[in-house]
Amino acid sequence: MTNQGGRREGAGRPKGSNQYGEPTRPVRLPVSQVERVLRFVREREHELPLYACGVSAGFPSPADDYSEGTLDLNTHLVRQPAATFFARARGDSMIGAGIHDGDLLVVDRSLTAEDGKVVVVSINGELTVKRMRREKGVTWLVPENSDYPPIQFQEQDEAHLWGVVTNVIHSL
Amino acid sequence: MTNQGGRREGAGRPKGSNQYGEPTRPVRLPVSQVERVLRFVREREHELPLYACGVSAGFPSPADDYSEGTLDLNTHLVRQPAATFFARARGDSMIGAGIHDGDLLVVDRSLTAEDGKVVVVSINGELTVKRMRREKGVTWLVPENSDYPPIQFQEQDEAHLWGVVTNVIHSL
DNA sequence: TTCTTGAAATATGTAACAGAATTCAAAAAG
DNA sequence: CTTTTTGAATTCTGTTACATATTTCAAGAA
Repeated sequence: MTNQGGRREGAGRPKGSNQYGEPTRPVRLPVSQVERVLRFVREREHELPLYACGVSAGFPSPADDYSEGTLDLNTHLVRQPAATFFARARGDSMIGAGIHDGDLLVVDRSLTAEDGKVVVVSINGELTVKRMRREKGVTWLVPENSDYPPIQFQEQDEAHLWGVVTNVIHSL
Repeated sequence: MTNQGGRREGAGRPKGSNQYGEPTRPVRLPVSQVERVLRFVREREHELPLYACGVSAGFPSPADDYSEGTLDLNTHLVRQPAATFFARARGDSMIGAGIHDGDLLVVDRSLTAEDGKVVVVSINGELTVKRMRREKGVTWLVPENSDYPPIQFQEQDEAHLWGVVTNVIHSL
């Protein structure tokens, strides 16, 4: 009866047919994080669909394919985690650059502050946001609001460059 | 000589003194993700410091305490992962709401589109962004740019509400 | 031809283990 | 008496090992 045994090519569950399509190994994690990590790795909960506006691409549906693929905010906005921080903007001195009161700024300290970049500087212990202009060897911090005057910038004890603003996050 | 044996209260490594301060357990993960996940749970690489601009709070330093704590972009911007998607804005019809050409929009489908909310709608297979106005039982989609006219909105085959814009992400 | 069944092979969650790390107190040294 | 060294106790930690589940192929039954 039992003539079904013996070594047979291709029998059994295929190698590499696990849910990840690659080898796995056990890693010890804190119990409170296990569920979150598994969602992170298995369902890629943080990668959300990205659509394009103003482009006629059939009738898009979140359940269907994503016209522009998926996006992870942290990966997309934070290129250098160790050198990145956030700053909460105050006032309307940079309204011309699209920075409103209360906006969240993504600041990268590893970028070089070239002419024309929007930078975060500390002056007298306060963080402030301005556009940097280099002109004839002089560095200016220029607000994008005609109500405010440009100020000259010299790296010293009371004035220090913190980083370059890469993104502005505005809540509606 | 060896009179140091036997059960002794308090001897040995203290219970709960592991790096997480809570019990751990082994979890099987794909090898390519192990390193990333360990950085995620151990160093909380995704939680970055948040500072306040325009507030004199001493001399802030990324190495010191963070005046405003830390922030995780995904957690902060995406409240309902299953109901959230991103949309790439095109054109300048919503410039008045701070939405520029190329901006990334965070859209929540679980929010109700009340009067005054900025919404994403599909019209003739195209996704578009407008401010919703309800007036005497009529729903209008109003651009925030006087060069464009408001259009009347009726939920039907060719016009469908996709969600409410919660955040605008602008690159500099 | 189609359905059922048995064995094979891998996936998967977790117990278990070996070595490292840490703590207390006895014993030794100064 | 004070300080340093040493040994055992206890837990942490990364990984191995294993029991069970799952999936596949093909023989046998219908």
